[in-house]
Amino acid sequence: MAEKPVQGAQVVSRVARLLRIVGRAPETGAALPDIVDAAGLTRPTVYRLLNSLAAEGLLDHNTETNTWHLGPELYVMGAVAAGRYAIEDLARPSLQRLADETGESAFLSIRRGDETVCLLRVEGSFPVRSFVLHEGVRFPLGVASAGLAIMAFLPEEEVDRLLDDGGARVERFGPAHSAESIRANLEATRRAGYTVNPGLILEGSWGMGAAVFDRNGQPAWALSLTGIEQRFRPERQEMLGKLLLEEAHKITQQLKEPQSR
Amino acid sequence: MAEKPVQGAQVVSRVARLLRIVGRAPETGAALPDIVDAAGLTRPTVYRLLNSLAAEGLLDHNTETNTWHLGPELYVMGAVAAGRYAIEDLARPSLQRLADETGESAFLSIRRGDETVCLLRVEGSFPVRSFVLHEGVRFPLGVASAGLAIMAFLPEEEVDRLLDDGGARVERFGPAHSAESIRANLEATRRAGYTVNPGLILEGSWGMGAAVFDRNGQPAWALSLTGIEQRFRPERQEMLGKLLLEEAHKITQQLKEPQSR
DNA sequence: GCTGGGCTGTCCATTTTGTGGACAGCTGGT
DNA sequence: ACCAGCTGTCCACAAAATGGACAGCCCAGC
Repeated sequence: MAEKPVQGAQVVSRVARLLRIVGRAPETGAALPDIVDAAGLTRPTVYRLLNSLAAEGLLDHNTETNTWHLGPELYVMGAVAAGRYAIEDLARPSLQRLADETGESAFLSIRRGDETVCLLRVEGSFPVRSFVLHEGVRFPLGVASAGLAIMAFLPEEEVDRLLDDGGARVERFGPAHSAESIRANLEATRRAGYTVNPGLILEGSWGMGAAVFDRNGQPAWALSLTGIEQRFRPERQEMLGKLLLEEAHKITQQLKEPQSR
Repeated sequence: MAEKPVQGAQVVSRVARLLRIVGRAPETGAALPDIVDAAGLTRPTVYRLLNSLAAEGLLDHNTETNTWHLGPELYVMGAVAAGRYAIEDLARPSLQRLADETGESAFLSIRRGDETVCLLRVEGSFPVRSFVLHEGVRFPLGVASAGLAIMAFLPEEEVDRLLDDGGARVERFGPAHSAESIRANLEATRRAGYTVNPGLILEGSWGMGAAVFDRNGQPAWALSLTGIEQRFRPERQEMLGKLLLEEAHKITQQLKEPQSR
């Protein structure tokens, strides 16, 4: 996502970057200084672009709090695009069941290039919850259980490419995300079918994930559960993993059926 | 949507325009020459922008057919934005019921600035169907039953502003869309509660619509039905109108309930 | 089998367009 | 009263987008 793609594209890639940044904070909205930092652009430029995007309805500017949100036009386009990418309807009942039966929070993430994006969340009943993951949050593949679950079923050369990011991942997420650690986790994932993330991103905040496959057999989505360490003891992991695999499989199967568009 | 908004925004507005154009053809995709026409830009410029957008995942380029589609990134962002604009989940059962009970095709449209955009469609069982309206299609307010239904509940001065578009509407959609004709239709809509579009856009292709109101009492969406003239005889209109109003009211009520975000 | 229309993809000189350093002015904390 | 950090805006400058032009492809029609 970093390399310069086409010529004459500078603004487009900047705009896309801004949209992604704003999209990461659907609840609170994103503040200008934060966006400036995250985008690595100068403030006037970001300011101008954000305003232009808002004028087109692609963003929303809350003038009270001075926060920026994804706008109605994106919602509309997303709804139209959903015809081609519909999975949420299939996944929602599964998430609900996962949350109901486990008490943990359940998530659907989708693979987008070299990242995963969280699309849907169903909160569990257990009163201690982690807020590392929520709608719009992006992680590189290999970080967080969803991305690990997906990565485990990618071809070896792609895994190599993804792991070799010149240290950016380790720097951002810590030494537990070294290539070796991740490879070990992928291996364990392939054996069990599901991933366990033992607090790699935030100590005490555990997660488990299972991949969902598209019609071509590619791992394109993942279901995951998050919660505190005490709820992911080995005895319970087996039960949680079984549930995740069940639901993931259910969705994978359903995706094979309807021959629409 | 035409006036230049902010300075330094040219590309942003062009990009937004392109996305909207591509979004109008979710089924077939849009071909480059058509996009060039619709956008009023030169081909190299459109070409470059489309490619840049595709590189960012905002568009999809089908290289077989050389068509352009809304891309996965838009889908993802739309899903995230949906948290703030959720209505589809509420509307889908209503559309289903409308389609089931009437046999016509049922639609949900949303107001977006001075236009309506069709978000959802449920096909009816009746074997003759009109394809004027489908997901992604945009009409100016005042054209098509959804836009009329919404417009009927806007303040007078806004109606004035919308109708006074310097003849563009009449030129594009025909003399049946003169300010006077529309005003008469709005009047009738306010009396009945629902709109009847007696083949104004395409002869023989009728429609009926009813507005759905947001929490502030603004008409922000519309349910509509389309079909052939013979299925919209006066006797049946009453029944169809009643159904539309019922479902529209049901959604309006539901929107008032959940105090989320 | 040739011709022409319409298409995709690309180049590069031109200049329009976006850029960002700098500044004004506001707010809230101390 | 001061400072830190914020929003909003200006404008000289140069980089980046623009679009006219061209090469080459494919298919329909004759």
